[in-house]
Amino acid sequence: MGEKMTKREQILEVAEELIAENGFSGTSVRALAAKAGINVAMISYYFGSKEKLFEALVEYRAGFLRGKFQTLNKEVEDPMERINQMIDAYVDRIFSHHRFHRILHRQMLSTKTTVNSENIIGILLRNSEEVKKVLREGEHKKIFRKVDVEFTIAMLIGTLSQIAVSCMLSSRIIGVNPQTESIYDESYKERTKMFLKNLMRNHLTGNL
Amino acid sequence: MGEKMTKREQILEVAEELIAENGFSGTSVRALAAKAGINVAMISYYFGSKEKLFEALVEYRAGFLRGKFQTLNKEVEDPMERINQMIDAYVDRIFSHHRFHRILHRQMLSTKTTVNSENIIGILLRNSEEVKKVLREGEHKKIFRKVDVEFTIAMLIGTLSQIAVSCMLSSRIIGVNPQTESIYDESYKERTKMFLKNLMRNHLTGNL
DNA sequence: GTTTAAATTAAACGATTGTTTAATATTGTG
DNA sequence: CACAATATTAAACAATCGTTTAATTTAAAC
Repeated sequence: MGEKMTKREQILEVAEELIAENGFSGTSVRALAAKAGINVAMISYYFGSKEKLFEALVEYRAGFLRGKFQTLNKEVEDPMERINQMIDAYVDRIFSHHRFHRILHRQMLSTKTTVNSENIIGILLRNSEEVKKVLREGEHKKIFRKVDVEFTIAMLIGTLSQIAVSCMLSSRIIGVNPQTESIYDESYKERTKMFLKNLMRNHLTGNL
Repeated sequence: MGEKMTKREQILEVAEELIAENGFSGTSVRALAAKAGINVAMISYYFGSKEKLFEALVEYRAGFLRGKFQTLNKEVEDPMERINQMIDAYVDRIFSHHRFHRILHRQMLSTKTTVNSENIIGILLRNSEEVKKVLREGEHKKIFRKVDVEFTIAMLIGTLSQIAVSCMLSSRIIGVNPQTESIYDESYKERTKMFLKNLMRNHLTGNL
């Protein structure tokens, strides 16, 4: 798997892993270089600086969902069905790139505004705009009842973050034994999708 | 306000502020000492080390909600009313100590197990056990429908975290101008309470 | 094979990290 | 005041931080 990666991409993959685990300031370029099997100087050589490596990582993984959401907004007629498919896409993406999303959500817990945080927020804001569209459309068509649109989106993001990203707590709440099973098993993914779909249907329509 | 604080507590308050903003490894003991107006050596003098200062901070703020939740579980008969009062208490606490909760949630995004993370998870797990009780009781009494209890708790924690802790994104989603108003205004607190109560009522009973 | 460019290396840079030391200042007690 | 305990200080500690340098190896082009 991943045979044809450039050295640059290999560094980014290792950076994602380490930063997801220890945070940005908790990850030293030496630890990164050691794990990637390269010389420390290569990081400055390829990216310029540690900061710019981080920016490159965000670029590397960014813009994943927006295209999918836009397509769904154009091609799927029924708002409820559209919501369901957005949930599927969102959950799939987070489960397959949970390390990167851990980095995103950790960054969002910072109050400092950096080049990176502006990029990251921009990405997530554009996604949330697509969700807003379907919520507003469903309400206008009297299919959804009147809900707090902004908080509904925050609820979606927050719930998924809690279940799939902040796994340290949720695995304990759910009762997963990290030795034998993982939060990122297919069964938990499906359970997450079902939970979110039921939740949203009750929240938006009240129909069981 | 807070006139009668010991020097130790003053240091903890400053530590909370800085760690909430820059993270644990992003906060140097020198920056901390400078902001607290003390000598760097005082941190080792009072706490032993930077790590132990962090542990002391967790101790300092811990165990806030559990007592309240236990009282509610004993004294409030109606499960739905109990959920509502738990939401009130939970939202109040997070809004009044959002810096500390930012630290908690950031810590939970780590995959590394430290002395601290075990403490923190223990605190949150005990709280979630109290919520589990009322959910199970309501279901048993046929007042609530059958729901995914663990994911429901994750949803509560995650939503509140997203709205009130991860304010960098949510203020942008909600459209708050940080110059003129704050996420932590009373109006947003009430809006959060109302949203969560409506959400939970629809989720648990389906009654509007 | 020679020349030129790109990739990689070990070593050193100064700055900053958390912590300790030893001297000094402050406070409380008799 | 004198004495002891506590609090506070500036300075130094070794370790690690991100980054740069200058030399060397590898790869590509002709």
